[in-house]
Amino acid sequence: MSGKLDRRKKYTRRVLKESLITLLSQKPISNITVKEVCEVADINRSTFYTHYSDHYDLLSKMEKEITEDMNQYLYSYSYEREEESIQMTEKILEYITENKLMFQVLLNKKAVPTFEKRMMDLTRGFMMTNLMDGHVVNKQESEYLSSFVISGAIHVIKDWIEKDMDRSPKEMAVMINSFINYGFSYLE
Amino acid sequence: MSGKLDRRKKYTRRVLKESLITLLSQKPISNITVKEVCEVADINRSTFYTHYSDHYDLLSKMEKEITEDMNQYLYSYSYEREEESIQMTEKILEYITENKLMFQVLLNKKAVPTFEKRMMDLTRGFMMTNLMDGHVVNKQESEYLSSFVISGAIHVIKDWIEKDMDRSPKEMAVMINSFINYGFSYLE
DNA sequence: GACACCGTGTTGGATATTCAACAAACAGTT
DNA sequence: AACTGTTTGTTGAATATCCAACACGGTGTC
Repeated sequence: MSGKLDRRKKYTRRVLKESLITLLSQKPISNITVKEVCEVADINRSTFYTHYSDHYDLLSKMEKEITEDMNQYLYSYSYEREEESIQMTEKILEYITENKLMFQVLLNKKAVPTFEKRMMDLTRGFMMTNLMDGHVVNKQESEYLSSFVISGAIHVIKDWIEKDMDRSPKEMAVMINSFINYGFSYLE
Repeated sequence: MSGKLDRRKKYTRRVLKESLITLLSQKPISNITVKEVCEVADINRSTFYTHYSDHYDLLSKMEKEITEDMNQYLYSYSYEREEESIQMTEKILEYITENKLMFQVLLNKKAVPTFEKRMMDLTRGFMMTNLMDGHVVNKQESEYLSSFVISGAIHVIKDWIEKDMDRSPKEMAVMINSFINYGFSYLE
């Protein structure tokens, strides 16, 4: 995938993303200009246009990349054993830690209304194909249950971010996993 | 001075400096390679050589720049009024705050033996031309006194850095200035 | 309406960086 | 001594970015 990028491209894209996130933490995207993004990033404006058509494009490409990364984590572990499923959750929480401000901003509904939904859909897809294939009783009911469980998990994560990540990813992973398992035990 | 630098030059020089400082905090310069500096900085090695001849050159240019900055601060204030001399000290301490790791590393004698001496000489020169012109009694004696005072001040700053800058630059500025004034009151 | 101001895309030429490759010097191993 | 692996400077051609300039559309002000 995505043939190796020149160091320069990697750098400019990285700082442009960081810049947009910083600005998004201060004001809505409609009040942000391309010029501003470039100034904060210290990147020439003409360079911006060789990568993105405008700042909305930049944002949507960021969202896409994140969902790709998340998918990566979700499907690189087997959800069979308790062991591995906790490791997976931990990996994801570490990823969030490394991109704290980004998730803080993107998970804020007012800022980027689409992002939380995206995360929900993503996770639900995974849940449906993995967790349920064993003990599916009622298809409809289990879809609602997964909504319930996932939105709960996401909000626990949001709280955790707001509390400045007071617990380690490992601790949180164990906790969240047991919440999720308990939630699905409803079906039995 | 120094015609405006292209963004790209500014960036590469900045990250190369940061990289060297990081490595110097881990090992002596003799164990550091140019290759390593470039890897940490994520800069192509051939680019390194267009700016510096080797990592020793990079280090000495860093030292030179710092002393230039310090001189800037020293001579942009009038040392007449107590008021301004405290402001000056504060500016310098803020500069140190912004470059914490750098000073931490460079003021460590084992790492860069020349740097502390440089700072001493620099400050002594300033002291001799400004502080003393009023009440000079004994030229020789006052030179020794300034050594005494300056080295004291520098070590207070080193302590402050090691204590993770527990007090504000403002507080420290007031304290250090009163130490210095008391020291020079010896001459009266 | 005329005006000044500001962000937008886009362009062309100048410049800096990248990348891959090379020969040479060096250190450690067998 | 031959062998292996690593760092060093240096090169040339490809590429990305910079910068300054432009015409354009929008917005607010007199």
